[in-house]
This record gives sequence, C-alpha cells and structure tokens, in this order.
Amino acid sequence: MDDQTRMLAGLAGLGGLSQGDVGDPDSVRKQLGQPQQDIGDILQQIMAITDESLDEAQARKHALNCHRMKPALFSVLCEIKEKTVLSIRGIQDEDPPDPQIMRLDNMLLAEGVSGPEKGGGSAAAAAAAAAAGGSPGADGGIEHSDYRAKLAQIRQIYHSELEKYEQACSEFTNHVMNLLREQSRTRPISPKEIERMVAIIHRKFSSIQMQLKQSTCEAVMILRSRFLDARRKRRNFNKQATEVLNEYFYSHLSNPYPSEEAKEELAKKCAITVSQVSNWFGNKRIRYKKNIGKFQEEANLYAVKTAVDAASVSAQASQANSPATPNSGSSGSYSLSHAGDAAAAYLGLHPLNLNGAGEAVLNISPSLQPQVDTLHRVTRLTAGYEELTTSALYAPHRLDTSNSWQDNTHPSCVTSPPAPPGSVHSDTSN
DNA sequence: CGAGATGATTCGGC
DNA sequence: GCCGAATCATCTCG
Repeated sequence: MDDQTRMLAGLAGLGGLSQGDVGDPDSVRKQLGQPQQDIGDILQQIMAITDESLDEAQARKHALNCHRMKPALFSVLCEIKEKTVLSIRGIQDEDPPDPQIMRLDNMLLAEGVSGPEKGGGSAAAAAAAAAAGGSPGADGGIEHSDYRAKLAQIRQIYHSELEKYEQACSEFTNHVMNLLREQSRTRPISPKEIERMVAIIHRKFSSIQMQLKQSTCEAVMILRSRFLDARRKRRNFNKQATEVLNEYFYSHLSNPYPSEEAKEELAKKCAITVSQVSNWFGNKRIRYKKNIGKFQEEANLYAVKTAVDAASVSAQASQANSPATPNSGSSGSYSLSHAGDAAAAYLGLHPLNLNGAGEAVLNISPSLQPQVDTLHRVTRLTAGYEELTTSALYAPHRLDTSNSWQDNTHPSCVTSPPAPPGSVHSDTSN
C-alpha cells in the first residue's frame, strides 16, 4: 500500500522521469487502487527526492531494486508507459518533409553542389558561362575554370561539413540509445520510445543541416553573382569579332539593322551571342550617330576593305566571264550586299567636311591612301565601278536631317540629303 | 592613374 | 519586342 506508492515515486524520481513520463497519477492511482488523497503525498515525495543527498538516493535506489514488489510494479509502469508513448507517437509520427530543406536540396542539386560529382558541377558551370554570354575565348576559359574551381571548393567544404554532421549525429544517437538501453533496465523504456527519441535527435540535427545547406546556397549565390554579373565580367570582343561586326556595320551603313538571321550569322562568326550582336549594333549606331566625325577614319578603312574584297570578287568573276555569285566573296557569306554596298560605302563614306561655302571636301587619311589606290586600280579594271570612283563623296548620309536611320528602312528608295549633283547613292549601286 | 573606349543594362517610346 | 538614349562598370592605353 504505502510501500507501493513510495516505490512508484521512488522509481519515477530516480529514473528522472517527469509526470508525463509515468502517466497521469490519477490513472496510476486507479490501477494501483490508491485513494486520491495519496497523490499529494506522492508528489511530495517526488519533490523531496531532489533534496536528498546522493548517498541517500543511492541507498533508496538500492532498496527499491531489492524490493520484493519491484517486478510487479515495473511491469505496470511499462504498461502505462507503452500507452502513453503510443499516443504520443500517433500524434508526432507523420510530419511531412521540411519544404525548406527540400528547396535547399533542389537548389544544391541544381547548382551541382550535391549530387553526382562531375555532371552536376560542370553542367552548372557551363550553364553559368552560357548565361554570362561571355566570349568563349581564352579569357572565357579561364573564367569558366575559375568558376568551376570555386564551386568545387564550396562543394568540398559542404561535403566535409555534411560528413562531420552525419558523424556527430550518429555518434550522439548511438550514445543516447545506449544510455536509454542502459536505463531501460531500471525504468520502463520501450524500443518504440527509443525510436522516438532518435527521431527527435534527428530533427534537432536536421536544423543544423539546414543551416549548413542554407549557407552553402548563399555561398553559391554569391559566387554566381560574382561570375555572372555581366558588367563585372565585361570583356572586349576579340579583334576578329570587332572586325566582322564593323565590316557588316559599314557595309550596311544605309540600314545597319541586321535581321535575325544576319545577327545569328554574325554571332556565329564572332563566337558571341545574338544579344551581344544586338547590343553591339545598338551601341554602334548610337555612337556613330553621336559622333560621325570620329568614326570617319574607321568607316573609310572598312569601306575600302570591303570594297577591295568586293572588287576582287568582281574581277575574278569577270575574268571567269561569269557573274559573281553571292557567296563567293572572301569577306563572308553576306557578300552579295557587300559587293554593291561595300563599293557604295567607299563612295559614300569618304569623309565629307562641308567647308564654309558648303562644298564637300574629300578627306582621306594618309594611312588609307595605299588601300584607296589599290581600290582605284582594282575598280578601274572592273566594269561598272569606274564611273563611281570619280564621284566619290562622303555622305554620313544614311542619316536623314533628323539624324535618324528611321526613314531609311528601304535604302534603295532613299537619297542622301546632302548628296550634291553627280553623286551616286550607294544603295543604287547594287 | 586617369581618360577614353566598350560591352551591358535600364528605361521610356513606339 | 525592338530601338534610342542614358548610364554603369570594366577594360585598355598612354
């Protein structure tokens, strides 16, 4: 009777169990057939245990373990515990996977930090490089490998931390499990309860894991922004690319708006993206328009260049006594327009300086003279251009009076405002 | 190191 | 969605 109550209190106290662990005292009372007034007594004793010295507690523990009623009480407690634990399990078991962890996992997988070693990482790096739209030249390669190296570094840190975490988690779990198994000899701990405890530990550790994943994601984001911020990693196009673009620009000065196909072709030729081609033309148009004078020399250079190309093609064609085919030019597959437009550009792009009297002044840079001479020789040899070479006049023309190309979307129908009598519009030479 | 060049971005207009 | 214009950020060169 009284012994049993004390023993119950003693067992509970010595095992470090709370009221929740031993179940409702009321139900205990019912099962043990104790009157209600004893509950206060029990609680009193439970509270008193904490005040006992270690020796006293040990002595009490020993007394309890040796008590003849211990096995019976132990089984009763186990029964109560089982019911309690089951009810708790029923509530807590089905917690869904944390969406935050899932998001982080997906992101790490996409970034190539988690998942298979090679594929993910290089795929992400490739995607990054593609997104950056940088020129895939030597510099691009360096950047690419740099990005990959840094990503690999993050990946390595992540995995080593994850390993540490897993190790710590399993060590702690083992420790707790051993402890509980040990304690299950003196207090009622079912395997299910151990499982539950393990789950609790894992939940606690997974919050640490989430922090690790979160900081890894942040590191990857910072890395990406550093490498992918286009302004940050701006690289000048290589010389050949700029030349190709300039060639197209000046040979289509009447309408420097490449079609989608032309952009694609230029992009391919220059090993840049279509949007970079668009950017380039956008910048070029605006800068050319803003300061035509500054671009005169460049315009002459490309005009001469393309004209020479076109003329040599034409010469070859006439030598072969057959018409020139559109794509036979050395200057590229858009050379059909070159042939006419380029020679026309030569005519049209000589620096025009209007003197005080409004007369056009031909102004050829000395550095261009040899090329111009060559052009003259070649063009004299070829039919159709001789007349043109005598009427060379620069007209930054394609721009109308409002300094716009807008009205020149049909170049062949447009005449250049400043063109004096005798001048030939470039586009008509086609 | 500073000025100019250059590629990219942003924003408003159409 | 493309364009012009303004602007930013970086590169290049003297």
